[in-house]
Amino acid sequence: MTPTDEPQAPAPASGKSDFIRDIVNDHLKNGRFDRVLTRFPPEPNGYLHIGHAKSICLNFGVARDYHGKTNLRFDDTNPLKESQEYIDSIKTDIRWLGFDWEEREFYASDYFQQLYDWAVVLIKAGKAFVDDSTADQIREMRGTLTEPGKPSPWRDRSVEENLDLFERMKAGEFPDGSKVLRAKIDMASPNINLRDPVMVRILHAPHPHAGDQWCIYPMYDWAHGQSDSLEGITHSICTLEFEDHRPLYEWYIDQLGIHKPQQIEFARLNLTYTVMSKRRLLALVQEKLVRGWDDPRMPTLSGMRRRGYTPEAIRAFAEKVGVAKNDSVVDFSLLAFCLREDLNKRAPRRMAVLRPLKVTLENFPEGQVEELDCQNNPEDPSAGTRKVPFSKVLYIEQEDFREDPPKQFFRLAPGREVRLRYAYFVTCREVVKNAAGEVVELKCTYDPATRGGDAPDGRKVKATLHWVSAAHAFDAEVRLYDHLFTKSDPDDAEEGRDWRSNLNPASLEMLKGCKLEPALKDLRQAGERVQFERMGYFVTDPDTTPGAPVFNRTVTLKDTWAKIEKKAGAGSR
RNA sequence: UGGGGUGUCGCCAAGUCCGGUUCAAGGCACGGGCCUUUGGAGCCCGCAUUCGGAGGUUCAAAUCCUCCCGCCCCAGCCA
Repeated sequence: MTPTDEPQAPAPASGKSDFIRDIVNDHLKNGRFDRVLTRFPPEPNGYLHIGHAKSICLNFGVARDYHGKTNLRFDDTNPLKESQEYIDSIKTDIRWLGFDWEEREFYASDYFQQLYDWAVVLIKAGKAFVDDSTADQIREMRGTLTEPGKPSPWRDRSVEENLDLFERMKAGEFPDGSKVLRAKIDMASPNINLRDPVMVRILHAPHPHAGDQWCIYPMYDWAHGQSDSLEGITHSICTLEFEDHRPLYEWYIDQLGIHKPQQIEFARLNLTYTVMSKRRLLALVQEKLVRGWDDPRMPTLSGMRRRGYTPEAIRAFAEKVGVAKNDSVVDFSLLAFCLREDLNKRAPRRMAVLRPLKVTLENFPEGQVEELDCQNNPEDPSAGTRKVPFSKVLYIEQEDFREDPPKQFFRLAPGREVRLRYAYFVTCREVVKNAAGEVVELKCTYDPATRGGDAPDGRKVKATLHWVSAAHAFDAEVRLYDHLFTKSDPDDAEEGRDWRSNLNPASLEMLKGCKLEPALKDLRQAGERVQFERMGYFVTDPDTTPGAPVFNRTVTLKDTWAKIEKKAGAGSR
């Protein structure tokens, strides 16, 4: 090709740029590859979490940018830890996130025969051998980080013997752990992965996808690269800890002389106030520290879905986080921002009083009901309006009243006038308390001239409260969530204690008897997301039954008042 | 005291390969203001004389060289 024919480095369709896309650009420009095929290779040994979402967005995103495709491949090489439940959940989660692998659903276990045949090729080439050593012996002979290893006494078996033994391993003649197939590379390599790595081990265990077909299973390194190669993957994107494995990944492929993808490593996602390792997520579930993989406090995609997170918000988050090789911990507030940004534009507004405080309008006619027009979404006029009933007895939020209001508290207080959203100005005339001295009711008056919320005399009010008509509201359970951990770094525990000691006892608060406006009835089962005005974004929980609606708070609204209050509290202490 | 990575604002992150009008982007957070029938949303302003540190090369360095320091990963028949 002449210089003038040289293809332009195809800029990513998205216009995005990061070190991975830079590499892809180079490959396309220098001819190493003429297309892009990536893959997302989960091991079905747990549920997907937000960290996987970053990888999914990256793999599918890069492919999409270059008009390529992405395969879904289950890296199912360890039947002891894997299950169909996980396979199913992973597929559900990827689809929910908004990505489509079309017909390209693969399983490393479908390549086991090919892997077996290739192992035979390596044995014949004198590059692999059957080792009778125990796991302990292999570990001892591997050496340490600073000392080289020693060759196994079985390293120089004849090709014939290796072939025979390997075949019998496959045939099930030997018990678990009695033999392994190892690559013959270099016991003195400074890269421990190259010290005659185990390729295949004996595991008499049924496999969720392959069934009872096999009793020998390939190790990650022996399976992954070859699987990539078989599928014609061009860019095999993985996390940083596999950087040391790249030489081995390439060694196997070079020995076999097959298609060689480019492995590229990036830094995995970490988020403040949560844990992300599968081991810990499993522990949370198994030790019943949460209610399951889909507990709304979990960073799993199923948990976030139940919590009301949107795929759009998660994808936006993945994009804003970026891709690089620095170990990093992303601030949870960025995720919250992405959620609010998305939900603000599309969530219809409704009124719901979570902790009700009774308000009686003394001068409002007994038995009268007014239907007031309320906007469904101030951000989106096309969302229209709805009628909300208003009457003599109402509920407002307990926290919207203070008998002795601090300076910056603008809400209701004795003698103070505020606006009830879309309704009237009301003034607090009398505070009713119970025997315990708790405020149980407010006697107020309303100004009939302020219907809709505007005072004809131009009178201003400093606060607008949400409310609900007592006679028309219906009850619901509302679940409020906070971070699962009290520390931004759950590992920051006291001496002798682990991350579990940082679990947040207040991460779940269940409120019963919350009062919701009638229009919310339509959303009881729909799973639709709404904003309860001033309280946050909510979604119905699957625990909802026809007679007992349950809502989850997805995320709060930005709360300037809470910030002021917190600052004042901190200052006075 | 082996090998592989990585250090740019509180948190992410461009820029580093090809040193100089992109040369310290952008986002989150934070602070201030405007506006507001959600203390929501929106809008405006502010927020790194400095790029882990020290030397050096150069007319010019976050970008090149040297040395030093920190952090992460690797000694599973896990992935």
